[in-house]
Amino acid sequence: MQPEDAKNQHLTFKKKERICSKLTIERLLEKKQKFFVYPFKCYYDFTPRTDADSVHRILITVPKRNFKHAVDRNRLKRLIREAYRQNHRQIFDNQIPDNLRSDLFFLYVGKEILPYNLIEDKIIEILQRLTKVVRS
RNA sequence: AACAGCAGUUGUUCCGUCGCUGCUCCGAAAGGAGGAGAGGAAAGUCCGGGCAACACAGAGCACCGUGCUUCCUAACAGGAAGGGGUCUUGCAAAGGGCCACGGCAAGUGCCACAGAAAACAAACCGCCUGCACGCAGGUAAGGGUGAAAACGCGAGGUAAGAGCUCACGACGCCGCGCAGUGAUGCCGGUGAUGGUAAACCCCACGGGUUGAAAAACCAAAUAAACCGAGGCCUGAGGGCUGCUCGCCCGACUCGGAGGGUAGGUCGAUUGAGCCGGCCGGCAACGGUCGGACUAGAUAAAUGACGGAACUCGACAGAACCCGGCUUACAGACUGCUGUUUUUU
RNA sequence: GGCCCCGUAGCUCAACUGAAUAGAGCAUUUGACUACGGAUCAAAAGGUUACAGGUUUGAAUCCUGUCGGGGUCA
Repeated sequence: MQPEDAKNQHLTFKKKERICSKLTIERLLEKKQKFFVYPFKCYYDFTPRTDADSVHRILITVPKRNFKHAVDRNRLKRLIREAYRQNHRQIFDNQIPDNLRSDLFFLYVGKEILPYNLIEDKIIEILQRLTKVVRS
């Protein structure tokens, strides 16, 4: 399932790579597997791969409490998503065993909008930390 | 030309690479190609509709909303024109701003403190008359209190006074009066007198309730209930009986249907819409002809990187759809009005 | 997306059928008591009643509009 040929080197981010089901979200939060990398709080859950189509999925949330304007929340979600899209295949997907599938939940707990390069650094840090969790 | 006010328009642009959501085409699929992709406020949710489900003979009550007139409109608490009031500029003429602008003469309530008294009534200092030295009667001019004191002001009148009478003025109602569609203005008659209805309330008009998390369609899994068949070779068990047969019920097995959860589809994007011309209208707006073709997501699509330009980019992100209102907003442009200065 | 409620001293609340000094407890400051501190007693300070308009003689209270906070409906 991991991209091997040149054609699949496109760094896509499709609908099926997002968590859309409320049940999945509740299960993820009930497990309470989480850690902080400021300005993020990250929940994670690894499950065995059941069929070949299933992929790693993520969910991005920016609370309305900290960012009142929808414009600011959209901006942050787009930046986070772009950072994940650019990096997850290189440093995350290739390091995960083929029989595991992940659900990730990024919660932005910062109070102000950070520039893209900082957000990208933090996302990379989170993904690297997750690979260590899987191996241990 | 500058400044101020009001009204209106606009509110970064271009190229490349990667990526996101629909649509069309190609492809067995993976995927590829083409083209589309937030606003004037998308916001607040303050009003009005469309649409949908439920309810509903008719009428009334309660509750809520609206409240000068005429018109516009699908409708409105919106808009246009007008009337009235109020503030302001001005010598005036005139202009500008603002106004929740039906009714306290239908009833009830309230009006702190002060004051004699806050409206039923009554009289502190006064004024006048009588008795005779503090009491009785009359009075509401004047004083004082208060936000507000029995309509204002002048004359008559009187012991002193009083809308008690009269003129003028303020106010309500009436007139087939005159002008106007009307509010209203003018004229004439008549009548009452504190304020308060964003106090209860009265009058007129309007409103059924609930909202796309509405509604409609398709429909896994699972539990119990329902229907049909089996329930025997062997065997759950129970009833009709003392026993056997038989019949019935029935655990259980198989199948079905129903409602309907997860999930999916639809609602859902072409519309009381937009642009331009002509006609009607003071205007809001209406009619007609022509043209363009537009976001439709569903945990929810516009981003990242590199480059270029300028005035260096405000407020801010669709979630069923429209019409308004309110609020936020860097800069640029247009029109009108006023003031100042310069030139002709 | 729809609906509902609430903003009063630093904190928790009164006063919400208009009436003039917006009150109470805790906390703060000062003083007394004590060898010192706590507790107690006495006193003081602290408010644009979220903001802006309006009605009224008079508004925390009534009306309208903003801003902020909270709740509820799958």
